Amino acid sequence: MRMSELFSRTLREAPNGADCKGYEYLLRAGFIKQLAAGVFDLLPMGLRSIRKVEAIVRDEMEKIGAQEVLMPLVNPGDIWKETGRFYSIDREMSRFKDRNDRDMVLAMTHEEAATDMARAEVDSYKRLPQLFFQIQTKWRDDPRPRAGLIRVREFTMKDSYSFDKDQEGLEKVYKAHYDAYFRIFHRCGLPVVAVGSDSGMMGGKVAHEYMYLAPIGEDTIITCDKCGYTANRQVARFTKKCHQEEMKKIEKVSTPDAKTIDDLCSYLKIKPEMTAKSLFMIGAFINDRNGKEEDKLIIGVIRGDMDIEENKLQNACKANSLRPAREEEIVANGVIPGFGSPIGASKNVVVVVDDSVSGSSNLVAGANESGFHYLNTNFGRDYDGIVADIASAATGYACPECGAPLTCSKGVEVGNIFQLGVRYSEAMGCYFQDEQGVRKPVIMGSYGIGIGRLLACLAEEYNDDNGLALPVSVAPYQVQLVSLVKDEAIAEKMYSDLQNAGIEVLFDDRKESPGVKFSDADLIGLPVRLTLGNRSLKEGKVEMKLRSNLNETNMLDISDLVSEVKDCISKLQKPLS
RNA sequence: CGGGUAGUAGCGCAGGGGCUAGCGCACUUGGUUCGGGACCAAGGGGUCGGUGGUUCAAAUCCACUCUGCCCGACCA
Repeated sequence: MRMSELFSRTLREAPNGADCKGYEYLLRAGFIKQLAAGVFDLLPMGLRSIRKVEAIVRDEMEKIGAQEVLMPLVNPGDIWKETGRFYSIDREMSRFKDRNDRDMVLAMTHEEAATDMARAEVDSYKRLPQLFFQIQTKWRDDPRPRAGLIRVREFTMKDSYSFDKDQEGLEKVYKAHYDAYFRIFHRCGLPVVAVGSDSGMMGGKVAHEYMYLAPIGEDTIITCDKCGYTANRQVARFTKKCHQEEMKKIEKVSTPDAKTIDDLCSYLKIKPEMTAKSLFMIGAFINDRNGKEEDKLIIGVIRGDMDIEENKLQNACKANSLRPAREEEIVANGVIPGFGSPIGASKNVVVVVDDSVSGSSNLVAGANESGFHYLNTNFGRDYDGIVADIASAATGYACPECGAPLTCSKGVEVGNIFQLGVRYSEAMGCYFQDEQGVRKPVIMGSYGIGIGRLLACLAEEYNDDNGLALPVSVAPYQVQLVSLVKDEAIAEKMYSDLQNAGIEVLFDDRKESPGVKFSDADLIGLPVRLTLGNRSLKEGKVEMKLRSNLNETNMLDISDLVSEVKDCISKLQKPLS
């Protein structure tokens, strides 16, 4: 490609709102352009990179036996009603009516469509297992898109769906994805870690996320450096020490103005782990009788030295969604904020108690009376509720596997894999007959990779003060040919020789000053740079540099150019294969 | 959905009741320059986000609204 003919131009200044470097350079180098909040144009350079990522993904998916399909972005609302997600997913899913007043949705994922395809094809164990994938647009009306391509509303995703006759088959295809994903990220050059994760709206039990660890990440990853335990904070476990002793008699004490755990502890001269604190949320629950959604107050009870992980709380009480409770909603259930606890609260509330509280004795808790707390409260004797792990892991807490201190880091989720089980197949009637003629639901898995987000992470990982430096496997072109000489014929010949040898070249043939050309070459950051200038040309040579190390120059004989460049590209490619 | 902030040329910004709306980059033409974002000269490009109002007069003041960005809520 000739830069004189290239559609996009480089920008000298970053457009407003480019808050991280990777995003800024993608904009400035002319890879992408924002059209609306969380909606982006892919310009020619950006699309070339995306196509390379897709090719790697496609190759690895085909290697594990996945067949490519394409399911529509627009789905009939009916299949989403079959699984209930038409109702359980809030405004993040966009809906519209067609001309005949039928409910339609813009698919934010394709479990329903995939299950629909499978139920038509799969009737016998002989037709299983099946695995297919697609690379397709998703629409999720995120309330707050940000950070360029990291968090967008419209995006391309590779998603695959597996169908098995038993758990063993699911685990096999799950493992195949687990490994294939590492190969995909490796070939793209993105360092990732796989962490145990929550299955969220997807349902199912076992799930992993692939995290690119970086400060721009919005997920918190809990890691044990000693034994390698890693998990998303949403599900991360840790070992809790509980203090048990004989139950003492409950006793009400005056604690004026002690509305926080800190106040309470200094007033009573006790440690936070001797208290139980309560968090009040409103959860939306589906009523089993009439299928309608109704709000209930949830009291999450945790020991004073820890915090509640809302995701764990939501899972423990099986609420559809959670939000913080307003003061009047708390009071309406007989609870006094600041002095609140489940003791004496209305029977309508859902009480979820962390196992640190149920396992500890004689904790101080609110008396639901302004200015009073109870001493020596005990779960089971003084109040009841669901017992679960609802505590949020934090730096320094003990690893659940080995006891070493845990650390926190930030990460971006670039891929995920879920063992779905029978959630969708049962709901949508995707059944098969086994060897004994018994009708069973197909066991499913689903597996995603955010293609654009992957590129955004690569841009974040591979840049310096002057621009991008994408790995050769995903860079839009392999070589940037910078011509500084007046004699066009020689540069033209180099350009066509390289192209004829199958090398992808971006040829800067513009009538620009050397400074402009070098700066743009840095910004776009193609892995190999060839500079043709009078200095070297006199000796029949051309300069070759790597974007990753601009300080080192190789002088090549023009006669050896093609073979040298090919050699260099394959050297760069080697660690990525 | 709350809180903040902004919308003036392709991009980055200035102007803040008054006569022809400005600057840098980018763009066009001519010339000089030519290994790290060159220089000179001459040009082109604007419904000042939109609607309504106040006023002799609105980019400027007021109201409403749309859109972007940041923080939070939210997020497979």
